[in-house]
Amino acid sequence: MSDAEQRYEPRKIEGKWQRVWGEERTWEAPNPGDPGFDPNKPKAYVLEMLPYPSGEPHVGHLKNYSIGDAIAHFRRRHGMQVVHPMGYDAFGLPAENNAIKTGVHPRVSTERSIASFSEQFRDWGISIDWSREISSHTPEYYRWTQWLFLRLFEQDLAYREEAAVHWCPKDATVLANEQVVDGRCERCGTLVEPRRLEQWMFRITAYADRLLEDFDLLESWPENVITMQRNWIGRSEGAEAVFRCAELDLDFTVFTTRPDTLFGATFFVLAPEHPDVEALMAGTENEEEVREYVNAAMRASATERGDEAREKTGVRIARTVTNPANGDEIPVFVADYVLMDYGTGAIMAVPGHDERDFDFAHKFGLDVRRVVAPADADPAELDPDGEMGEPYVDQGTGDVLVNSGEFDGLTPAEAKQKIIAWLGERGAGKLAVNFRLRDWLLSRQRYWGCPIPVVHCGECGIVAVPDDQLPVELPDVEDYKPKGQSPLETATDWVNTTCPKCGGAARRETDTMDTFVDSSWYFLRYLDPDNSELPFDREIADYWMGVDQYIGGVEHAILHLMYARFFVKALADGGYIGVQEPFTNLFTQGMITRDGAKMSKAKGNTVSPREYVERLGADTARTYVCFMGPPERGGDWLDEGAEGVHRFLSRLWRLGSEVAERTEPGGRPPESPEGPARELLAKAHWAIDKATRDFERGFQFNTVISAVMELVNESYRLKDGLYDDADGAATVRFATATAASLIFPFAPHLGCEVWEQVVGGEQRLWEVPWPQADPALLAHDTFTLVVQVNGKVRAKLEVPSGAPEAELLELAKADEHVSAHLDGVTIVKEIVVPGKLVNLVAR
RNA sequence: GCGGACGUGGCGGAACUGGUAGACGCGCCAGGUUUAGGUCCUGGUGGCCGCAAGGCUGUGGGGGUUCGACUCCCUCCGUCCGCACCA
Repeated sequence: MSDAEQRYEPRKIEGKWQRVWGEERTWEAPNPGDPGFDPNKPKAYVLEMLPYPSGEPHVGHLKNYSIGDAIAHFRRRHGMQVVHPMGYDAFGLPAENNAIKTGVHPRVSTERSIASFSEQFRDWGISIDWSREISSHTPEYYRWTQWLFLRLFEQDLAYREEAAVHWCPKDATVLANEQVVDGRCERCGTLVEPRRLEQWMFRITAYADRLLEDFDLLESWPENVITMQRNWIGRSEGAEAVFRCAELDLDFTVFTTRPDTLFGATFFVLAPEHPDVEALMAGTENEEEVREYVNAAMRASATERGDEAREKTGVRIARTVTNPANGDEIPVFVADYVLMDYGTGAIMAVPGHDERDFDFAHKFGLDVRRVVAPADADPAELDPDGEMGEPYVDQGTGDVLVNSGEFDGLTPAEAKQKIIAWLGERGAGKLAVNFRLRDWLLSRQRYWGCPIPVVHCGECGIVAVPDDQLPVELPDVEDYKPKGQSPLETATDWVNTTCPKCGGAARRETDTMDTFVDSSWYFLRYLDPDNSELPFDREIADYWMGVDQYIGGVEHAILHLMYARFFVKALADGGYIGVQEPFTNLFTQGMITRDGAKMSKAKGNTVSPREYVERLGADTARTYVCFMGPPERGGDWLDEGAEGVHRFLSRLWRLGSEVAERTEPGGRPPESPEGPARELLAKAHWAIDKATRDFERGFQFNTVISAVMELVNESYRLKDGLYDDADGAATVRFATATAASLIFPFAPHLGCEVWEQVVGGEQRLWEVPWPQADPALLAHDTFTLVVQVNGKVRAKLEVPSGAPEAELLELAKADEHVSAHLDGVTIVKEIVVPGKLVNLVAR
């Protein structure tokens, strides 16, 4: 046989099977009611986060879709009806910025990328139901994004409001809170600026509690993702209390989690952005000083202001407000350590029991009053010079209130309830819950996005575009450059329209939607992608939802994953869908690095999947990214590692072709082989068991693959002694077919090829049920007994599996290496773990 | 500062409920096949001592529980991630 015929040629094999899958539409899943739909099969919705099509897919995509595909295959071969779709999150800034630079329409560059992604997904052999392919930039898709926007608008979940917003000067658009990281634009890293603008918002805050409670409805989400969302939503319980400025007849409500310390509030602080600062300072002697401070604070970056280590700054306003608890008139300050976008933008300051207030009081020489004393505190030692040396922030169970009038002696927990009730009776406060979460700002002053389907009418105000006029198509423009307002402003023919309500002249909304809106419902459109009456049919969606396994990067822990959860809840409330949560199980993959660093074009350390697929094959590339380590962890790409996997797949391929040549096809493994045949058969069943368990135990693909490697190694070691008799030959054949079967989720082409070679073509591997380990073959006649003396291993003995404890002890003591260590000592204890070990404790 | 994850050979990583530490792969060493290189096949490979048999030692440091600890507890150190003046 010539060399050429003996070589594993992935390109040939992969092309062959990809053609079969394409022609037979193997991976298309029927909807309920479609021909071929089997109501008896359990369903599985396996989904990877849809890609943003830019350039070519990178290794992160390769890993994401390799993981998802392995899961899809595994479930199919467990008899499930699997839907595994793909689409593109096609709107977005990079394509638009590219258009500004090159003049190429974003649609053109985006669709070029989509073609490249689509081609490579096919090259990788990912088992995608292409009949469900969608892209968010097509009118067929965004028509329904608009339709859903209008449903939210009707439910008062979408609204327009003037608010302090984050503006990214580089991207020339406003951003959602979630898109601002450390005061910078999450996309481009530019410092964001505060602006007051009227913008479109989604009322996600209305769902704050449910977004927290419904974590209970999820089956398996990474704990850190839940924690991140929980912190982001930031629910805290406390009270609102009203501090009145009698002089100006102004009431200030503050939020506090410590109503028990109300009597300790010795001053009052407003954020520089607080709208009432102007009224408070007007006419006071240091009006100018306050104004300057406020202006300086507004100019300071969020990072500067956010620096906790920085010394507190602030300025006094010559006014007082009344502490509702004790009637004290307390001074008022403006200070930038109070944030406008949390609570009410004003606080009661309790320096005795809050570190920040303490620091501020210390600097400005303000009263510090103790109102909580630690349990069993000696009053003499508590504040020896009558002053608190540091704030007491604990709330121990035995702590008691002091200096708090009728509430003295209560614990903080009791005092909270009583003081809230007391405030309530006087109309000066109430129980309150505060969230850190803000509403989702969805409008963007950019071109390449889904148009917001409303018009502005001089007579009727904001008017929704009627459903039958959707989609509001995105018009072509000459110039994409943002100028502080959407480039769509220049499309005058499009902007000028008539009001659907009164027929008068009206202007279209020129802002477009945040692309996270597009991706908040795409998983529903996959289920019914050709529906021209509705975004999706509820019955079909209810059949497939929720997503049984969602796979993607942890970078979407808050943004996409929280927005999609909100959308689904809003849709459920509108009666459009029957689930409360979109993603029942979530798996977040770790990032692949190279030379220990994140891959980037600037560093020149990128890995091109295309290049590896061409050189080593898709099966190698896919198997390697799953073999690098546990998929939820990151890993460093090593060329030698990829080559090692290629070597393994080659070995399996060569084993397949040798077995096909030297043994007779068909035939089951022998019932009860002896010697090496028995050994190999047992190894095959061990591999089935190990691979299946590790697959199910949190997708431990690295050890699944290593089990198959062991099976292949064992086959190589034993094969030459087995070909000569029928039982032996059948065993080698079975072992090889098993290896092919088990590697299939990762290397589907090779798996199919080897299977066809050694089993035959009647049943293709993807139609074959996942193998089951025979318990009889997992059990062994003998086991390795580990013998320890004082916990140190002194011997390993092959002993019969059923041997009683007494016999194990006898065998252990009889061993010369063991007895050598028992000379001159007495055994004080004998520990026997059946099937495992004997430990002799001697003195 | 708060919250979370983690720390095992030269490297990536295994080790189910406490019971043989280092599976599998990379790298390295040796042998075989080959005209040679590569490929491929076989064997070896934590460290120290020893020709060997074997012994000692070893999972970030220290301490503890236990017959027995990578695994459990305490403490310290380090790395990574998230949040960070949230009242």
